[in-house]
Amino acid sequence: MAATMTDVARLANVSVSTVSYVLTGARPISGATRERVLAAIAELGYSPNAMARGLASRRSTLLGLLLPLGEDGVGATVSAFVNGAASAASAAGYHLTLNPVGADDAAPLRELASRRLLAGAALMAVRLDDPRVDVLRELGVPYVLIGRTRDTTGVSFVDIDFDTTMADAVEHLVGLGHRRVVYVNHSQDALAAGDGPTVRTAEAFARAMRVHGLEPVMVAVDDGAAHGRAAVEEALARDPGVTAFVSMNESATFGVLAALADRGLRVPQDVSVVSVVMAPAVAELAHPALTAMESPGAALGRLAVEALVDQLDRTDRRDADPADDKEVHQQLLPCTLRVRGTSGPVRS
Amino acid sequence: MAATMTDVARLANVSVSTVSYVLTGARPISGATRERVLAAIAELGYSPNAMARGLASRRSTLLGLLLPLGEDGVGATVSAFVNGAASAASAAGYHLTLNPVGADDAAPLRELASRRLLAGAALMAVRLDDPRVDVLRELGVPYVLIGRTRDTTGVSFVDIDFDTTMADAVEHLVGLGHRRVVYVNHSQDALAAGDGPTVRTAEAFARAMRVHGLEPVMVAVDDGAAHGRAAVEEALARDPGVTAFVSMNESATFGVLAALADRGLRVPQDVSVVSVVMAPAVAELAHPALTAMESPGAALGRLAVEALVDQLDRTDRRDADPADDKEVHQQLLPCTLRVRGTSGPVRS
DNA sequence: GCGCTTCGTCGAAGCGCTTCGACAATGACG
DNA sequence: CGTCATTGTCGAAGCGCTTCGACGAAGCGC
Repeated sequence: MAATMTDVARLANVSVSTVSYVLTGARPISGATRERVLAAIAELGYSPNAMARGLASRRSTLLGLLLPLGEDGVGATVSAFVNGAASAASAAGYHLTLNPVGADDAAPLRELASRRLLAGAALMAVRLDDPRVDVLRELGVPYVLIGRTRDTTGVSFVDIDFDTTMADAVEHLVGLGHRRVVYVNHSQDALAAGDGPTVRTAEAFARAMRVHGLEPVMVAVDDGAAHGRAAVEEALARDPGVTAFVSMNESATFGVLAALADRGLRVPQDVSVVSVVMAPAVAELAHPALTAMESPGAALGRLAVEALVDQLDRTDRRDADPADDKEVHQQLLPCTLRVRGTSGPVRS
Repeated sequence: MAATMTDVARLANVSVSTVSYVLTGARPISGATRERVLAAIAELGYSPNAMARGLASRRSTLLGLLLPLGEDGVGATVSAFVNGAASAASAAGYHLTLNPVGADDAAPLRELASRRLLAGAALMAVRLDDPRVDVLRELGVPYVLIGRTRDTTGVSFVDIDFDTTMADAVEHLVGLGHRRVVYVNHSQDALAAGDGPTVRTAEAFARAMRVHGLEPVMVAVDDGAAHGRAAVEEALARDPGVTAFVSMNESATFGVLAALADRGLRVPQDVSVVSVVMAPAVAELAHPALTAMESPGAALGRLAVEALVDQLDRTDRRDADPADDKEVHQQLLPCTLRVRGTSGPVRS
């Protein structure tokens, strides 16, 4: 049915290898021959078979995006990473596959990776100690992390600069006169499991507060608006005088806003709220719109995939220049403060 | 490096074809031999090469999810579809690839599809007249729509039942005494481009209103909270006496809420708002939480992929039973009404 | 004008698997 | 006890491509 390279070769009166060289550029081909081959390709509507090419060349155009997938979907913030990754992959001539592989069970990943379908992988929702990283290293599959493990020597990653982000958020509030700030983090479970953002923001928040000589108070709650409301209860119980909230929990943040409103606490007159690592579009949904440390969004996913593709290209011509084999790409992107309607001077 | 089938065969003292039969079950193999082969596989940590298998069998385990991807990511509602699809693919032994292919330019799709990398495709954001469908049909790539074209004869699809959804939403409001209801739809551009949900809800809303002898008023705005605010202005300009809003535009809905609050209109005492086709988690973010026609979420993506996989399986054994070749799967899922805090009796 | 490299092309050998036809060995049957 | 399926296994022929070695034809210097 579909034309093969043999058909093209016959029509152009050349051998199949010549057609291959025209397509891959692996060897020089004269202008006249090239023209003839390209004409034949156009006439037949030929397009190379990806499987055959992959088998023969031991190369693949598939990049795996490894991330745990619950039924609830991923928030808009995470979805931006995925989009960035998919677009970048597409632009580089690769295809992104979405692989629901969480850090809890690496067995499916071992299976997937050893089938040699993927040229490389990008990991999301990385934990401080992530078994998936070991599997990939062991199987020799190139990878890049979106996030990072505890020990980052020799591994490429792109992550959010949580230290700077949290410092800026706290700085903003302290500058407005706030001294009693509570951080609403992801769940205790995420903390215990060693989820990167959860642990790092917890530490970063504590550091940032201490820099200003303030006591860090953190509340860890599950995702979801309802749990955000609970966070307010708990925070007020622990410190009735709290004047500001910092929150990374996308859905819980909205619950925080709701709970404050229900208690008759006005935002930002009575209490300020700053959301960290949130997509602008989400921040706009709140009323008033959320002051937020805006996440780098699609750029994060894009940079990760670009780093991965770089690494693959480098591996291909490793022989040419064996030196740059284990070159790693490590990059931290800060979130940027965008003041909207939920932060203001502390009430006097 | 990695073990091949030849290695397994040698170790188990059988031919490679025997190993293949053990793996695929294409022919019966005696228990003893099977044991020996499986032992060898385990010992070598063998796992079949996906490319080689695909080339030889002319089959692939890749399913393409075709959807346009803007930089902003997809809302949580759409993300649920993607999740459902990815999980279902995984469960069926397939892999989902995320292909940014919009309805505007089908060329990249033609390229992608003719490389024979994909076993099948699922299309999202389907337009009434979608060129992607023609490309897939022409190239003989099995596909399923998440959404549907104008003419659905012979094509498999899974879509939301917009008629029922809209009828239920209007019914709910009319039951509360509302008679002046405005529908906030996606943009005029989406409408003009023939975006399925946009067009179908517009029609469904009009029908639903007329059933009750009411005049349908629709406002079309771009996505985004700011445009939701604009929608309120426009609605009030067209009918100052409006008492209820129906909205499908996820982000604009929040803008509607904000604009109403700013105007001193209380929800639901003064004005009711019903969101249609929205994920529960998103509805919970609003304050008060949104009364919504909740979208079927992950189920939609899951059913689509399952239908696609079914179709692929059927194609494989077409010879066995040539009858059921062009069997199509067409399914409409309704959204279900969940009353929360934004709808109430009309003010008297 | 001779050997020498360089350029452009070809043929053939795989890549690791599936699948088809063939063929012993086994059992069922009259 | 010969015949005919049936069952389990093997060998070989690809699937459609890449890649390597080879080789004729120029092109070069001397």
